[in-house]
Amino acid sequence: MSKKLTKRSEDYSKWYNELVVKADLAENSGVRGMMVIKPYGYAIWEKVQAELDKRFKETGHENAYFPLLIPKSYFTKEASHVEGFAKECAVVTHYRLKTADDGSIIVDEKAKLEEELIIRPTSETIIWDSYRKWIQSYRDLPIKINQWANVMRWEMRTRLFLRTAEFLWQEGHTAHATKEEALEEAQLMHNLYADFLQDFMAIPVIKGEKTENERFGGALNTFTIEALMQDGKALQAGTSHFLGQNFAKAFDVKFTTNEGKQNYVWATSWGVTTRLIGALVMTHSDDQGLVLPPNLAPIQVVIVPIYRNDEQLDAITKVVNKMIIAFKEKNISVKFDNRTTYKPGFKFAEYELKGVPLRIAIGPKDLENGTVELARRDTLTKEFVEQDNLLTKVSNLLVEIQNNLYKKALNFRNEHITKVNSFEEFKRVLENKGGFIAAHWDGTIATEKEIKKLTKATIRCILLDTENEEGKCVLTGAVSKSRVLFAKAY
RNA sequence: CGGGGUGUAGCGUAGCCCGGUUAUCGCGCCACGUUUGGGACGUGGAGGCCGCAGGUUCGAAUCCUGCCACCCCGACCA
Repeated sequence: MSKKLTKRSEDYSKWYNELVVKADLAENSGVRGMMVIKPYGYAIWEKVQAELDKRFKETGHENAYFPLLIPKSYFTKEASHVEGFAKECAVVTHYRLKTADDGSIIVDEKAKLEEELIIRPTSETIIWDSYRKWIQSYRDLPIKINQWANVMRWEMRTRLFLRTAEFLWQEGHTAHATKEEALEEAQLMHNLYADFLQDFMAIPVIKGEKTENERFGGALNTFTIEALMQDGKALQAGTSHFLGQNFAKAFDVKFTTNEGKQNYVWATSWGVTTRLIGALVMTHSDDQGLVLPPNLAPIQVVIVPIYRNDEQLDAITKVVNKMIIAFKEKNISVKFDNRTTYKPGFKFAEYELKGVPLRIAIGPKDLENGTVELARRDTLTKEFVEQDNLLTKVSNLLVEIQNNLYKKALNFRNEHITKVNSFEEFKRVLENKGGFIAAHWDGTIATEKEIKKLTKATIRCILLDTENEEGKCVLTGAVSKSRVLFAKAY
């Protein structure tokens, strides 16, 4: 298979798809928009999982697991929640197959379920059904549970990682005695996500609140983190919802306060998905392929030997084995690619495609000089380094690359936030430059929808730390107290 | 779910309009040899229910019908 990629500037969409497939992250399964995540891609997801899980536990959360199938009736209990998901649910109607007369396998019509089961598009309903049984007293609160799971949403158009019919995620569901505590939790997780993306994945995000129109079904408030991709489109990378008492009321989850009164509990839910891998790819990668921040790279350093014969390889291997021990002591993940079946040039290109942050090449000349050639994936630069200094150099570079990738992405993002004051300007910037557009909005759903219809741009978020600035709505000219961020989004 | 398009070897494709020998080419794959500091070269070889099912015909990759999958544009969405 040719490993050459379509250029990013030529066809962004094609570049992205080829990159995901050729870097060995994932592929289309050929089954209704469902994705196969390959070992290399899954290893990155595992890094994401491990670090998030650690941070969840540090903030007092526990993991649990709830069923994949949810009785249909559970969905009808919270009206706006149903509305949000009804159109994209997979439904289980039968529980048995049989062999037909012609030998083919068919659904046994006799095995029709009395009540259909929904494959979870999200687990609020089934979890709240459990919470009703678990919560009686204020002493049972708070409950702060997270679930790692797969969910299914029957999307009409799918894209690898960004929108697949089945995806992996974590969903946190918490129950609290007071409104203040629940709001605090929603904001805590919002910040946790933002910090995680920025300091672990090197993806800068904008923190904000969703407008009523873009809110999660059943939520009173949705906090979002928005990232900017290299083609100027925004990507919602994580959300944290303040659910108020909606689900408690729908599922009748009450508790007795220390004053003996019956109250409904206050709730939050929050989640991030395998979409983060898509965000990672589209934030950092280039025409040579994937660029992985060292924190997420399954292989942080690859060592490629260069040799003409077995004696040379043996001599190189001796030196390399010592390096590997030293790297492993420092918890640096390293791979020695001593395959004899591929040439060095091929290997160089392959590890660039796969985004390995650092590459060491070592050959006969290096053995003579006591050096290695060290190449950085992020800058595509090479230098010769003394073997004696290698470990320090590599340790430092891994940190530097992590920081450099974040800075680069942050600069790009900041250069793509544009203030506009008229609708003409709005359209022009959206068309020619893309990115986030900070504009005044009159606060109505009608205007929001009209702008979307005219430009395809949506309000990504209302900034949390926005300065008050009087202005006029770009579309209607009505009074506006502050700007909001618009963008075309994935 | 509406509009448009595509499906030929692991991948990318020619052939289809206008039916007719053994289905084209490149990459990849296998063997051997020469190579090895940026995707090597030569020689030889293997690999196809031409997406699936049905129909028209003496004869179908090619024409017709249905289904499935994928891509693009809308609507929906993490």
